[in-house]
Amino acid sequence: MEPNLPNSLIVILGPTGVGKSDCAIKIAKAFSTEIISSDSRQIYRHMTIGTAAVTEEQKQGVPHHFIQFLEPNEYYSAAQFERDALPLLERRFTEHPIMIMTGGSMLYIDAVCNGIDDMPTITDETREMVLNRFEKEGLDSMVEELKSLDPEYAMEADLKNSKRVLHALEICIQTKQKFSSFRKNKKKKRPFNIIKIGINTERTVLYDNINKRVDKMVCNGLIEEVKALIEHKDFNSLNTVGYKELFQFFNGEIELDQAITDIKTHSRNYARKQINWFKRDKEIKWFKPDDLEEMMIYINQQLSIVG
RNA sequence: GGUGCCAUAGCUCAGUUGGUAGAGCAUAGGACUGAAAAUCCUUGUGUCCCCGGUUCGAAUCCUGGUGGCACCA
Repeated sequence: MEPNLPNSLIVILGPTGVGKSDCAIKIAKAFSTEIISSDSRQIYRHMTIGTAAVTEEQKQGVPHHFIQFLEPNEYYSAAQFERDALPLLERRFTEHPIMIMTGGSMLYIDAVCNGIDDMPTITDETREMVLNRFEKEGLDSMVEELKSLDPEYAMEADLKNSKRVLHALEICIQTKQKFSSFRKNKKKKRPFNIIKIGINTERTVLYDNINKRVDKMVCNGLIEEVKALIEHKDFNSLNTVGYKELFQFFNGEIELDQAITDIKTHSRNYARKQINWFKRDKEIKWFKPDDLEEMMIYINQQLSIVG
């Protein structure tokens, strides 16, 4: 091996239910290395079944990072993931020049590969204040305020999306600076090489897998898992497919059958959204879930290019 | 067997006093920089169950039929 071989991060991405985890584990074993999860819901404890978190048996001894390390009531974000994942990668690279990252959270992957602009963290006070005003005064009033505080951002923002408007407003109010002044819109350079492997299959097959996986989750005790989390149902962590529908059932809003059907539908919606998002990224090389050999050939090829 | 109600988009249903239809969800696409499994946007020609009648004109009124639901026998 060259002494100056650059470190490499192999990113294994794709829609939910396509078989990313198994691929990642096989590839990790082939390189005797470790896996970083880029999944915004598997970071939480007590959400094992519904998020299809990897089991100890599946892991086959491969160390996994960022899985089930927070309680459902703890705040987390893609930016936080960037701040946590990069130092961890640097530390692990000293032992493993090749690391694997896998998970379907598009923005989390983006945060590690391209970075998120540096911005102050919103305090609980600001967040609460803005949210209260939003609930009392409505979105239009918030939009008007954003237009006066940061006209540049208001020009390009999706003003019907309350999450965007509110966050920009939070930044403006808390920092007394324009939200747009923090937006650099620049990819950050990473001190390691990135190889993106996309995994996908025919949509009918994928959808069928997803439907079956939901049935399996129910057999494995999903309903009990969700019931135990009911006190946390208003936290963002549980605004999640597989949980929100069953909360509706426990709340008497829908029948159990309907909840399960909805979980399948919403999981398919999520998969479609992921596919459409990843489609834009031309750096991704796509494979079928079973094409492990071809993946390895491609990876080794990429590694030798940078080496 | 009798009476009543219903029959409209893949699904659930709106359609006011008759002027050839529309919402939600689904589907498909798009957006996305500190909540991202989130959030937002776009996307609906369907023998308005069938036959006939009234009318300039019927999803809408009338006769009959078919299917479903409810109640009474």
